[in-house]
Amino acid sequence: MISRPPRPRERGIPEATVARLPVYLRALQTLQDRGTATVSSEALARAAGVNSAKLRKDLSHLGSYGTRGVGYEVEYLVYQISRELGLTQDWSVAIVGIGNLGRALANYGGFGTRGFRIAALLDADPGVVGQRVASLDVGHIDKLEEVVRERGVSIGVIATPAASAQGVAGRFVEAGVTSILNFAPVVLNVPDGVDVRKVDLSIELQILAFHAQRRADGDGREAERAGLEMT
Amino acid sequence: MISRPPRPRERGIPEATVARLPVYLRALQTLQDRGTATVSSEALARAAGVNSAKLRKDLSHLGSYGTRGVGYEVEYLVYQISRELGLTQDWSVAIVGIGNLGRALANYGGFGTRGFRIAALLDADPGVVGQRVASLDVGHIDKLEEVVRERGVSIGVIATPAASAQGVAGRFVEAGVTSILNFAPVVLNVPDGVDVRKVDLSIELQILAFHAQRRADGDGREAERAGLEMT
DNA sequence: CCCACTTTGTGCGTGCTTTCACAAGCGCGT
DNA sequence: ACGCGCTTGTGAAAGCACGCACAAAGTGGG
Repeated sequence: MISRPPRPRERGIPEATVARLPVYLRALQTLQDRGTATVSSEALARAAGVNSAKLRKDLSHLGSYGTRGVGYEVEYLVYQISRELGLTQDWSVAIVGIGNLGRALANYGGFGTRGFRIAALLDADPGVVGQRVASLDVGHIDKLEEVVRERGVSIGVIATPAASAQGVAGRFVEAGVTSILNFAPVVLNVPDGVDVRKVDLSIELQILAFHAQRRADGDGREAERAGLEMT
Repeated sequence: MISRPPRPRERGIPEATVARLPVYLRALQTLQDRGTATVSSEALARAAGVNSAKLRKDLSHLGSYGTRGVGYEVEYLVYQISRELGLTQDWSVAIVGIGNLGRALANYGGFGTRGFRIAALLDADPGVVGQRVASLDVGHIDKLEEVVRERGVSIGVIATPAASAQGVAGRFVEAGVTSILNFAPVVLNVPDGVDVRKVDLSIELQILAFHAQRRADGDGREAERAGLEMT
């Protein structure tokens, strides 16, 4: 299989690059399923929706894994990116808040494309606790610390209402979880060393609305609506 | 086609700022609910989880809406940001793919905090079409063009499986929708002038995993945490 | 009116990101 | 063996974004 010993473990991959590696990885896996053996930066960039120079620079942060005149070996690159992202080990995920969204997340197959395992589902509502969702029994939120400890949870997902999110985050942190994915529409307050990422549907919509409005203003006559002064 | 070639003095708000305006807006609305009349950049920045200088610079792109020595009038700022984001008008949203995620989105109240109205739910599965979800009847995907036209849909949300997403996106574009929010794990290919934003759960998880791994690698010494042992 | 105090708006230095452009490297055909 | 065509990897430049630090502008007390 693939087992070369080189270790270009350069420290410090730019954050912008890290955010794109999963996109490259997915594009590569699609190519792999199709049986493609090698791919050029140009082709991969197109599949990932980015500029090819950017892709090459991104990959160069991992090491020199391409062959000039040929391109990149798909399988090898999949492995290298997976390793860099930490997907060669398993991560246990706990989801708190089993409402509509929590259920969707629990049932989302691609969730655990590889490397991620849903270890627990928790909720505060007695009517929900005990239900079976996605082959797991929903536990009570009171067991959070216990579950984190016993099942080695390292990533916490918060899908609760906004009002409960900060409390859950605090308990995750207290229990030793240092990676949190937050779907609740609030700004979480956590100590240094804890990594929080947020996914916020209404923020995305509002950004879309901004651009849509700008397009509309530019297209027609903007005189119709509010008077925007130019300085 | 929308091209603004040599506009020397574009009235452009930086993209990074646009992405934060919704966060400020939410923080302001929370303050407003609490009855706060004015707020300093320092206090608002804390509530939004950003640096106060950054917040002031962001707001300065909208105009000089603050009062030195006092701060910002909450209500006025809420209005200004709302206007800038285009929330003073209504946006009709169509959601395609009424699986677990689509249902969650449809039922997500905060979705339409203000300015957004879910105009239609569509699916391809005959077993789902006709169901009543969030006070709406799920329609068949075949009616997409008709629905977009008749209900003035301007934002399309794609919550289908990956394989169907590109097709749905194409139909949205063909029907005249130029703002798309994509939850499917694929890179959408759309013509210039169409704005696509993506929300991708597994990408977020992978980014978290990357940082978690790096922390684990680097720490080496601090095995204080429960359950995180190394050799 | 004047002064002490508060808070905004922004010039500026710094560091990160993107993009261009091209030399260096590799495979293949001759 | 050699040169040609293709593709990577990367300097260098341009563009953004961030945050400090401070002048400008406003408030309130005496």
